[in-house]
Amino acid sequence: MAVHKFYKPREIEEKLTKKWEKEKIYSLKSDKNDPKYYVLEMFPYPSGEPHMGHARNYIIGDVIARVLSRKGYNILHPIGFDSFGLPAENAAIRDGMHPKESTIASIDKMRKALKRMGISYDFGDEVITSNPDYYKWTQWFFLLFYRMGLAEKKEAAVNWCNSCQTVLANEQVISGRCERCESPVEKRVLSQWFFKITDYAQRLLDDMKLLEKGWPERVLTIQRNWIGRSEGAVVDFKLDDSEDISIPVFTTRPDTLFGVTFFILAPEHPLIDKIVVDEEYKKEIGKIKNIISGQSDIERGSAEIEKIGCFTGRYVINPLNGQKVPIWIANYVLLEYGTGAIMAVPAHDQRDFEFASKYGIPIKEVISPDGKNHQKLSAAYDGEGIMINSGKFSGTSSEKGKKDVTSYLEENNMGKFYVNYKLRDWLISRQRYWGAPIPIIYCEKCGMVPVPEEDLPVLLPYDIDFRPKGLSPLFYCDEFVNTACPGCGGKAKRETDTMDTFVCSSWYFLRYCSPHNDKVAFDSKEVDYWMPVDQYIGGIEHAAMHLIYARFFIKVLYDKGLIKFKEPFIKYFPHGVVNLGGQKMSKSKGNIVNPSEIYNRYGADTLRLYILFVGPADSPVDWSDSGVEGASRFLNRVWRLVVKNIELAGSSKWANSKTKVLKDPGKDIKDEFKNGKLSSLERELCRKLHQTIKKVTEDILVRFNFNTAISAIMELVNLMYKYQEEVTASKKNVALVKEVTEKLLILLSPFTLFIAEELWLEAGNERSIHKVPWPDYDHEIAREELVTIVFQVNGKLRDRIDLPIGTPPEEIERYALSSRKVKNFTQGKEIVKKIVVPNKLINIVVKN
RNA sequence: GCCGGAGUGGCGGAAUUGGCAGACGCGCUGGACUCAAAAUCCAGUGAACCGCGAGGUUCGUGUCGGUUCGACCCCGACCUUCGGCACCA
Repeated sequence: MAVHKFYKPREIEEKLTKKWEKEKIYSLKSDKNDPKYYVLEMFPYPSGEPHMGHARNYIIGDVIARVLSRKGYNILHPIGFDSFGLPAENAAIRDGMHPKESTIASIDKMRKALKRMGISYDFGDEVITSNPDYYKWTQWFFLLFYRMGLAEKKEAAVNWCNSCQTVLANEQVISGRCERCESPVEKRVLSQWFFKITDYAQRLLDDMKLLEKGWPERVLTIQRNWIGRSEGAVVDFKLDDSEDISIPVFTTRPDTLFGVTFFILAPEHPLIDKIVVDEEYKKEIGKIKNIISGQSDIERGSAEIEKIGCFTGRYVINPLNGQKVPIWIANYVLLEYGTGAIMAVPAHDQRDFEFASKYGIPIKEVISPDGKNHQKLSAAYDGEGIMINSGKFSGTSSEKGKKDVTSYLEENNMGKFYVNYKLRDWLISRQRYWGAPIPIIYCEKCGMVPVPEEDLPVLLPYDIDFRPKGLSPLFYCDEFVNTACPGCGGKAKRETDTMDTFVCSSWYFLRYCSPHNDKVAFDSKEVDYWMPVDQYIGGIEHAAMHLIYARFFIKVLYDKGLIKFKEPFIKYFPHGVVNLGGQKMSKSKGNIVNPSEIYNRYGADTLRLYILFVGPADSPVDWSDSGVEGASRFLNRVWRLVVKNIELAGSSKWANSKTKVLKDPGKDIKDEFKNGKLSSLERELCRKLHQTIKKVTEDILVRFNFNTAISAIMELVNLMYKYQEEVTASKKNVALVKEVTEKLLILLSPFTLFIAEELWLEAGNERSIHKVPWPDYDHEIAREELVTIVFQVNGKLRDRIDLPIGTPPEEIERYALSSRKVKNFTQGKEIVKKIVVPNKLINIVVKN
């Protein structure tokens, strides 16, 4: 049987896809006695066809999973769908297709595409978050959190997206805009469900040391910034003319307490109404509040907005020196941060300085860089220095002063050391239909009652009017809302908000360990075996969303004793985005290349090869059509080379070849190499093969540099071509050709699945190439025997020579000094020094 | 403003521990094959200068300094750019 002369990717890929499906070759699970490895890519929202970013994500994971599997690991490499969420619901409003139907259709499309790209998933173990057998357990987790006191309903100023008609968590607000639709977010005071992630702020921070090795620094930095820890003190300021009211403030600079000349409440602060008595002031405050409430969060958050405010007519007492301090309100003080009130120190805080200058409030210097008083400050000094005008603390360094003042406050019950976090509690309720219902019932008699576990899941009703009205669509669904109280059996109503989809995605990786178990959310035995995830892969845009929530979830479960590990993802790799023309691919811009266009035209192998070769996996890449052509060209080149090599053996089957070696060509070639029986080009080829195995293995598993792994394979192919061109057929070492060709196919196989398999089978192998163990390399063969020694004079390259490895320094020196080119630069000059780095270079230092 | 990345040919990018800058690919140029073209194969390809030529010299990794026998790599200052946080007290 003759091998096909031409590479026909679509033909072989379609054929093999069917074959693999029949042989169930997609799963990489082996045996529980093997070491386990859990490779996980962030699961997608099923939007129909996967986009190029998805493809990049899954291809990277696939290569790692496949190589490790071939190295003897038992691999969990699952896929699922994060299928609750707004797009399906918005589509339903737009064109009437029920989210359930459109979701199923999208999942089908997506699954088909993933199979077409050859990703090695256990497709039978999919997790679909919008299925009741999944969201039942999402609700179960809610109840767990509720019982642990970590889920609470509270009134708070929350982010409202008017376009999505729902509230959003802080993490979903990106510079004042909705993460999903980019419309401006407003503040509304509403009663909402929160998970108390703030209880875990410090733990989320501390446990990052467990991630330092496996997570990129920039991701940890994003999380650190987001958690926003700052140390300082809470200081209580008593309200003047009042016995019992005192207002705490948070400050990072207790050492500046003597410099307080005014005091500010956030305009929304609830105390304002209580303490302002004078009608004059009430009117003025009303005016200011009006102006401020007219400013959007984006405006108010922007750097250069003018500071405005007014005096309230009331005073507080500075606890340190007993001075009366006027209370103002001002737009630059935020209710959400700290206590919603600040002590203003205009001499040492630029914002306070600007405000004080505008309204003629005194500025009192209490920290001096040189210990002296300065007449007029032109700006706030916020650096360290020496405390002045600070009573008994004067003369102390500001650094020590922070501690001393705090201790003094603590001793006198006026305040305490305090750590403040920017992190807010996680708002999880949403006023939308397509999510997991929150399992809570409101009884007229018993009040708030959790749904008993045995009644889960609280099913989403199917027939519903999706049009958003500011309340959940479920609110208008009587048969859903009206229920009986689980406690007293009396009339009761269900909670109608659904959960943020980030709740669903905070535990899906646990579900993958036992996806079909209907008794528990996850089987502990399986989770103990598989978790934590060894390698997590996905977009960095989730650094301060999904990746924080999932870490929080795991810590809660750890505290509850349900799991034995503190972090869900040991290693995390953020892949870069795929751009086109320097811009993010997006439907609205119309600059989209879909993976399907590429695999339909060039084949999945070309897509896979190109997307890995185009650049380092963690940096953004720009799509290039000529780059795709190049990848395709390379595969054609491989095809022709291998077909020729197979034919060389006199038959399309290696096994029938007339070579002198039949059983273990790898070993025989090694012997020939070591016994010096190969020609120099053959030695080079053999060495190149072993070097390539080494490089490809390390690049994939250690460095995550798929682009350089592929370029190494290209170099091997180039050398194989050289051998093919330069040596006449009768003189070729067929055993060597066979050995190098087969290893080449194995090295290619995790990248370009189909072509590797097709040629492998054509060469007469019975077993799939994807079940063949990953090759080892021989150190002795991989090692170069000659190295280029560089001759430098004063650090400049002047000559080079190839010498055997391990040539002693004196000999290198002799060669260097006898080099004509070196002599040109040393003649007539005094040689001061000679530095020899064995196997690398010699540097001769001369004086002019 | 604070924190964290990044900056290398015409382009995407290599250089793994301070030791040959530009691997590999794209593009381009030339050659082979062809009636011709495509495809393919081979060779060349950082810049400037010198030489008829073989060859040679100088410059060159954002900028300016420093450390070192030697710096894309380490240190200092700055510029540009991307990302995170941001009237955060």
